[in-house]
Amino acid sequence: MAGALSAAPARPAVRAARERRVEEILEAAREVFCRKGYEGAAVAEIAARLGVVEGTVYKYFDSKRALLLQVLERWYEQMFGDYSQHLAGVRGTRQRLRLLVWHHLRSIRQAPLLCRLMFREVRSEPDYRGSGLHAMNRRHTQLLVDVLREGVAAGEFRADLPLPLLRDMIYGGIEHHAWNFICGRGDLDIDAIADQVVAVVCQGIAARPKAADLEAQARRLAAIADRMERRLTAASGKNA
Amino acid sequence: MAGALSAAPARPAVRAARERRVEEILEAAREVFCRKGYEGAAVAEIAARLGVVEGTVYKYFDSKRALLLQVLERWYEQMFGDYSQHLAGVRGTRQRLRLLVWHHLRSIRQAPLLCRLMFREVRSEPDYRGSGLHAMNRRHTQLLVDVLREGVAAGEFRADLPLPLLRDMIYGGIEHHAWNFICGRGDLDIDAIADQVVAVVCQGIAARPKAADLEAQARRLAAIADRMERRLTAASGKNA
Amino acid sequence: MAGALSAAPARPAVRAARERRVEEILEAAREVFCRKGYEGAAVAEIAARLGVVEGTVYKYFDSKRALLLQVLERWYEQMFGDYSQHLAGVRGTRQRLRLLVWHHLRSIRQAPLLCRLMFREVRSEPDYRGSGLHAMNRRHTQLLVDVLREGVAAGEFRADLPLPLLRDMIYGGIEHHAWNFICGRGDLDIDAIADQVVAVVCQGIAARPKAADLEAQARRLAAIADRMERRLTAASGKNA
Amino acid sequence: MAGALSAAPARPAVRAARERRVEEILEAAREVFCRKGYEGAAVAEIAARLGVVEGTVYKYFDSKRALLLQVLERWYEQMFGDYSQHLAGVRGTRQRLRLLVWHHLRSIRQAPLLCRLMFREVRSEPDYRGSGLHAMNRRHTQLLVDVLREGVAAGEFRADLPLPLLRDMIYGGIEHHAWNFICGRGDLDIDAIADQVVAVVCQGIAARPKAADLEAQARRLAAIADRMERRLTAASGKNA
DNA sequence: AATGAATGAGGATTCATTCAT
DNA sequence: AATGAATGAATCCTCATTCAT
Repeated sequence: MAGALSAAPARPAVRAARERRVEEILEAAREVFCRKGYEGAAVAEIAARLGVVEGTVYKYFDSKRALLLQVLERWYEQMFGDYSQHLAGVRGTRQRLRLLVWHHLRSIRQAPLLCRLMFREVRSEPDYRGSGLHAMNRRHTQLLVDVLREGVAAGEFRADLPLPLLRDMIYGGIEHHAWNFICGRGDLDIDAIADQVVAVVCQGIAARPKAADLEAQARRLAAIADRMERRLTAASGKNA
Repeated sequence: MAGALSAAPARPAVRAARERRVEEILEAAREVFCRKGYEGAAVAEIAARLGVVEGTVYKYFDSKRALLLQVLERWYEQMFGDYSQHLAGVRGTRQRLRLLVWHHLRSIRQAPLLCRLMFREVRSEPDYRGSGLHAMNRRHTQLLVDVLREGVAAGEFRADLPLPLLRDMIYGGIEHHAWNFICGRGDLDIDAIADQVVAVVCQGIAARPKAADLEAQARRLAAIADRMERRLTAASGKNA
Repeated sequence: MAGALSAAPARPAVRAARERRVEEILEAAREVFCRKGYEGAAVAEIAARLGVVEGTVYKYFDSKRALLLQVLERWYEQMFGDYSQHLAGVRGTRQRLRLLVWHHLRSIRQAPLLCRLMFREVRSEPDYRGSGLHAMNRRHTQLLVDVLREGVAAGEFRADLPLPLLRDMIYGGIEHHAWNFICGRGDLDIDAIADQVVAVVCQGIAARPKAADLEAQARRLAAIADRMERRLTAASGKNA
Repeated sequence: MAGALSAAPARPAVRAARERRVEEILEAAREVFCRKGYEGAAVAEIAARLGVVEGTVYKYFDSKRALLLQVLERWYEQMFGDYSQHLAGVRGTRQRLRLLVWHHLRSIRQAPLLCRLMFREVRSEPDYRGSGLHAMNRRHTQLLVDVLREGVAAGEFRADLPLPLLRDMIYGGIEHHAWNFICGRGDLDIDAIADQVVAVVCQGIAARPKAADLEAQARRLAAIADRMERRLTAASGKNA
């Protein structure tokens, strides 16, 4: 596995100590990477934050880049656990859709700097393709595609939807919309945005009578027809 | 303004020569930045491409970063001219919307590496906010917002649209969707994608009777009512 | 003696285990040093080859350099045993000379990388002088000097030979000649080279009548003289 | 050409200054490399010796290794000039042979540390093969082979000599013999060694009547024959 | 207008070695 | 007997930038 160096500690105490160190380093790396970006971060600074020397960091991680990828993988793993748990408990396609959108927004609000790292330093690099991070990302975004497919199967969504494009419009739209927040400006009202995203996606933007309106109108017409019919019947009765 | 150094050459010939040099440098910088990214590019390499020394580049540009921003501004200016021309000649809100989407896709297809520079190296840096590039970007994305507003004003779109979110879903969705292409993998069918984006945006994804169907139904009801009315009138006439 | 750390284990089983470990380490070190050179080899890599940690290696050897010297001493010891055995069974100065030359060539063919280590990393360092390795090397090269001296004593070689120079021309010549092979290129025909070396050394390069020719010529002259003498005697007899 | 970075200075003054700098760096590098060896030398130390920073060295040389190779090439070039000049003025194969041997010894005596560098750091590395240094070395050693061939052509040397082996025995023998001196111990009597080398090579080591002795012997026999002949003739005259 | 020399700071990575457990 | 964590020093190379000519 790319990332942490292999270790086969015999005793559990040793293993635990090692894992604790790994955590400490990842924690320090996360902070420094978030604050300075990948290029701007110095391994020495990460090490200094733990009170160790650079060499120590390299005992646990192959390279600075491996460290970055591990930091992001940890984060992704946590997010991912959350997602699956919550999603299982929600019924209704639209509600499930909203949950995914809301969760994504919450991830961004919780760790905007990690998002920035992900977008800037990782996703556009050639080594991203094929990395564990990429696999996790695909599993993650696939959840949305699955929910959309459920909606199609249930007859709630049109059958001819371009699912990958929809996925990209939702996640890409969220990221674009959150960009200022990610870059440290402003706030992020994740509930409102989640509602808006779902509304735009589900209803589109065309101004047309809503189904409810049309039904009301239809009911009115039917009532008129009824009245007419009754009048007609009454008239026929007089004649007879 | 950040960018080219101020110069007030006495003779116009001198001025022309200077501008030619600026163009040459920008051209070389564009190539090197695209190939290596910002951090990976060396000013020396850009200079060498012209057969000049590093110092010469600094006679025309304040810094490496200013050079990058200028490169992207040039590119944006060209794109922008195109946009305005084309947009003026298209009628119909939906057609205008599609034109903007299509143009954005075409920009990406024409210069994916510049797009990558823009996303990676510029948009997430603090100095982007407030730069000329940012202003141009806002003018550019504002076109889409304007078209959407026109649609609202014309009654074609709902009045309660969250316009900034829509803008982000469209541009963010396009970028997400084109990311593989931007990173050098695969192809980009800009016509098909433009159609799909516009369709998703305008109609949403909910499976429901289309407005046309509902209107046809309403017309049928009206016809029934007509017939009844006529029968009623006829019956009244007999009675009289 | 530089090299293995002193240890006085109480029980012989412990001692045996320790010696086994020492052998394992030397074996691993030999491989890594040969493949990477001294500077290029990492103690960690040597340790990893045994599945132990770096610290363990330092339990058995003072330093990386001591390890190198020990590796080469082991190799030398093996070679040396061979030499003495074979040499004892060969008669004739020239044959004994050829044996030493051939043996040296065979050592090179068997372990070119160890030779390279010896030449590159050890022989030119100040700590070589006075090391056990140096002593062994001197004993080894002394064999050749001894054989030459035997030849002188037996009247087969000239008495005024510069023995140390001859020794260096033979060993140095062999090493030079084998250098490409030592560096991994080509092959080494040790029988042919041994023949040529001995021939050059024994006969020199001057084109001159060989001793055999000269003796034949002398015999011819003597025969003539004989015949003349007989004729002279016969003539004298007649006169008497 | 590997080594010094390309430069196309317009003005000769600039060119001269650059070349002076190159010389200074090569000079400093030579000293440090000789004193510390290649691995032991730090580029920073070389730079400090000139009062410049490391970066400056890298403006003139691609890498530390390129610097080493250049140092040795300069040295080789100087030696090479000497060789050709001197050799042209010497007649007689044996004298020419001795000149080459003597020159090689003198090179070693003049710059033993550079020799050590050459042997230790360069000749055994894979990048030596095919380098300019290698080409120069081959031209150099070829001179010896040429002289030997001349001797063969003139009938002074045997026709069946293994020339490459001879070359290696001479140069390799010299190096071996000079090794202590190269490593800083003892002195080097280049005249005596040159004589001995040439003597060993030309005459070999076998104890046999020298050609002169044999000729003297032959002359004695001839004299005896003469006397006999005369006595024979006198006797014949008496008889008549 | 261009040169080209020089700077100076930085930064990732490697490794022999030590020591407490 | 072995571990494994930690050290700390060292080093090559890069580069944006400046400035005198």
